[in-house]
This record gives sequence, structure tokens and C-alpha cells, in this order.
Amino acid sequence: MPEGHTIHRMARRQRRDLAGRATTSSSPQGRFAAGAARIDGAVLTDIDAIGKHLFHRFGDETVHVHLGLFGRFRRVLGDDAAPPSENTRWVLAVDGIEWRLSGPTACELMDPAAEEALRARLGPDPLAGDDASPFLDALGRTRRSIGDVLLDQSVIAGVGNVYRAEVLFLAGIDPRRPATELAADESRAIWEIAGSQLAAGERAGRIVTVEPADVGVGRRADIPRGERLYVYKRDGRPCRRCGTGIASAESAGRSIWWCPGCQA
DNA sequence: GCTGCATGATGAA
DNA sequence: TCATCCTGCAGCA
Repeated sequence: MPEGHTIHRMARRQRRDLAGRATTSSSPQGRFAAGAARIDGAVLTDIDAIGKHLFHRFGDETVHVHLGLFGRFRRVLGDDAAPPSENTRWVLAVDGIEWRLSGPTACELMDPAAEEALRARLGPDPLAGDDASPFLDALGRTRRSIGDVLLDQSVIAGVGNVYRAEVLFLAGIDPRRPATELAADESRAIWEIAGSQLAAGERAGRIVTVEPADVGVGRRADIPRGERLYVYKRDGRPCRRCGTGIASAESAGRSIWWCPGCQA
């Protein structure tokens, strides 16, 4: 689930439910028990999203959450809902609404110095309206391929394995190309496309990169499930645009897919 | 019931 | 580059 679009969407929805209200916190699993006790009853002042990181503010206290590969925040309504599972790390609630967190890589109280250090190692986040220059500069300074670099959160924050593949398809760029060899307009296009795709994902609550016409429908809403992406996990299948078989390889320790026809 | 896999990141080697 | 952490679920027997 969680690339940057999910995180920003989560921040927005939680803000709507919880911001400005006195909240209760608990940790059914126990691993966040001490932290939850510190903020139990506190007013949630705000929530910030940066890349794939969430910062819940309770006055002077901040909870840092990173979902990792399979963390989830679930919204549960009603007082008669089933109790949270034993794996629930954190329950953040107001009357009638619970947000239940399970499986995160990080859920911890974080002091300002630690947060500053964390932010310092994140690249610009296109969803946060950040300036592109640090990203563009970083591309010129690395020996790595553009596919590798797009997963590096210190270069661009918020892009994950689905978006890196889909963005490079939409930009028509082979993921194996060295980042330094990209033309200025290609680098700029990657930034712009990443930003618009992440924003669309945040609005829709899911990743849909294909144009309706490429799967033979008229409206975005009619794109069938399973046909929402161009290349991600489609190795061997024909490109939706040119029919060439989708290729795959390892890049930065993860799989990546691309169309050898469209991304020559 | 078991296995394997997943839109992530880190620390050791 | 590898091992490790975190959980849920699809696909199998």
C-alpha cells in the first residue's frame, strides 16, 4: 500500500477526523505502550506528511510513524466495532472513530533533534510542493541508474517501487540509463510526472497510471482492476501502447519493469 | 494449515 | 550485498 500518496492521503483523512480534538492512545500489542501513555488524552495539534513519513503532533510531543512495506493504518467506526487485533501497535481515537496501526517499521516518540536529522536525509517531496532543484542536482552527482536513484528517499521522497516503474514508463526513459546521462528536460519530466502521478494517487486512493484510451475505455473510472498500470509486475505481457513484451530486471535490490519499445 | 510474497528501510559485512 | 524486522493475504495442500 504505502508510497507517498498513501501517506499524504492518510494525513489528510486523520487530520479531518482528529485534529484539534482530545484523543486517547493505547497500544494493544504493548510495543508502543510507554509512548501511548505519554500522549493519552492529549489534543492532536496537527499531522505532517513528508515522503513516506508521518508526524503526529501533540503539543510538544511528536509521534513518528513509518509504515514500511506492510504497515497499515485502518479507520474503524463505531463503539461496537470488533476490538483491535493483538498486533495493533497504536490505537489513536476520539469518540466513535479509531485509527488502528499495525505492522509499522517505526512508531515512536521523536524529539525535535531526531526529527531534524531525519528530515535532513530526505530529498524533496513532490507531493509536499517542494522545489525540484535538489532532485535535479542529485541526478547529476550519482553513478547510479535512474531506476536505482528513484527509490532513494534521499534523492526524491515518496516514490516507491510501483511509481518508479510507472513514472519511467510515462517519461519514456529506460530505467537502466545512468542518471547523469539524462537530458535536463528528461530529468525535469521525471519530477513533474512523479508529482502529478502521486497527486492523482492521493486523490483516488489508489495507483492508476494508465490512460483510459490505452485500455479501450472512455473514462478513468471504467478502467478495470488489473489494468491500472503499464509495466509494474507485467513482465512478458504486451505493452498496452506498443505491444512489445514488458521486460524486468533487478534494480536497487527490487524488481523493476519497463517496455523496451516505449522506453528505448 | 502452510508457504511465499508484498507499494520499505536499516545495519552489519 | 545480505540478513533482518514488521503483518496480512492469496494460493496452495
